[in-house]
Amino acid sequence: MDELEHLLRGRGETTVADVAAALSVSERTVFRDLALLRERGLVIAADSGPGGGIRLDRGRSPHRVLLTLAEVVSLWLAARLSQGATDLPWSGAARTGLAKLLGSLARPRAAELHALCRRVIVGPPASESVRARSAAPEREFLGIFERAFSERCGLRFDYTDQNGRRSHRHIEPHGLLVEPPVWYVLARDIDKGEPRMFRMDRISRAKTVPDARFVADFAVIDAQVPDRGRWHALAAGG
Amino acid sequence: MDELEHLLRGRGETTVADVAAALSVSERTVFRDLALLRERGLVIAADSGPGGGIRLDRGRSPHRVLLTLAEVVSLWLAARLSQGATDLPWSGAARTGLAKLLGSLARPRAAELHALCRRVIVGPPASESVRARSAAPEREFLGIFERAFSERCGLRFDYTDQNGRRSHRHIEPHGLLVEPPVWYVLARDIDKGEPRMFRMDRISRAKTVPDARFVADFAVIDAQVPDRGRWHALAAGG
DNA sequence: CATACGATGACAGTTTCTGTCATGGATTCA
DNA sequence: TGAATCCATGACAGAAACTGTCATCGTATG
Repeated sequence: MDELEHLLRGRGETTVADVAAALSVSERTVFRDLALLRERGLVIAADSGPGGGIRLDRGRSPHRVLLTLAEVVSLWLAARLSQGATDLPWSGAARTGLAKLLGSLARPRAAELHALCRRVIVGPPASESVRARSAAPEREFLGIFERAFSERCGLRFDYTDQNGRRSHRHIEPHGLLVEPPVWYVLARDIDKGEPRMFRMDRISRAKTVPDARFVADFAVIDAQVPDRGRWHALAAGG
Repeated sequence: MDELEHLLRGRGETTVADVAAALSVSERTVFRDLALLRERGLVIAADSGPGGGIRLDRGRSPHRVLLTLAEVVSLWLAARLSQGATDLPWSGAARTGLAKLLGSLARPRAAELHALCRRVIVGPPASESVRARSAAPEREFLGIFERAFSERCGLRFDYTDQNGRRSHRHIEPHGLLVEPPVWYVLARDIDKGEPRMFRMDRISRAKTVPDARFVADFAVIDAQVPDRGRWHALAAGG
């Protein structure tokens, strides 16, 4: 039983089956020991269903927070941005605080969150001269892209390239490159079948519409997407 | 969905099957609505296994986050800074998320936190030319001030004013003015008995030391501290 | 009027958890 | 020593909470 406690302290989240195998006892015994540990006052959280498991809840806290996915992402982004800009007071706490926030999310959301965070790339802030002609997309317009990323669906829009030629595009969004104040959508152009970058201020606001026919499988995409260095080079090259 | 909430409030513990029968919908729908209610912030405890069920847990949350004061302040700052800089994806959620974070704190802590947040004033980012000669204090050095604010104790340090004259100062810290990349400590100079501003890059790193003899009572100070507008004017004037 | 979309239902399957019974070793007692 | 008892464990069976996926159907929507 004490071995169980030690094992739980060691690993974060596991299934009862795994623990039973590790201790080479039956699952029934593990459940019995879990009941004993709980009786002893330990807090062991349990999630039913596929992907579930048990984990030791270290220390109950006076601070209880329930955050939605979007809220955590938003805070994550903010912390990330500010970290790049300048060192802030208590900035050491930002890392640990965010880690706790991520850990606090309900299990099925956690994976989703990590995937979501991974597709937003925050670059260094641009120089003052560039910032003047701001190209940050409008809130409402941005909402369409937020939904596309959250729900993994495709997008259609009219695009004006750097030569002034307009075309209708059909993309599968892969990532967002934020290089204030310029925003880029990293995506696969479905018609041309190759990865492209689109400056968001060159996308026609009126005709942008989600296209659920193409659902991005981010797990697959991750294997194909060039690493951030290459995207960055692309961004720099224009 | 609202009927589900009402029903859960009505009865103590039920099974999903019962609820589904009562509302004459499928269990799948009940689970879907449960997920929605949870996302909305409701805390619904669930017990697997025979004799189990679901119940509305008033107040007790399965997702417990232990955030230290410093962690919350850090996140608060980050969100605040990024909000000023540029609009971010999911930025709408930042407000609600922060509200939840602040609201989640235990009562005695909450007041403390608000006081702490109020003493950090974040100005607009400086122009690129100024940013070059960065004056952001080093992490370790900053730690001394962090502690001073958290624990409300005084500080002693050597200061070099704009005319190059060095002097030993003894202050009661009131606030922090962050105008990237320049940092100021707003404080009361105990020897001179009047409010002063100190550029942090002009404070001698070596001789800065906390002085617990003077414990600041922020509640009293707040009544004396000039409003932010005046501090800003002071900062601009040099 | 066709089309898309949102809500629902019908599975199938995963995981936690309880109840029950059988087994087998250790302890205790006559 | 032998028998009775107790206890830990394991092997089921089954309940209940969950997730994922697909089909369906009514309703907006263009």
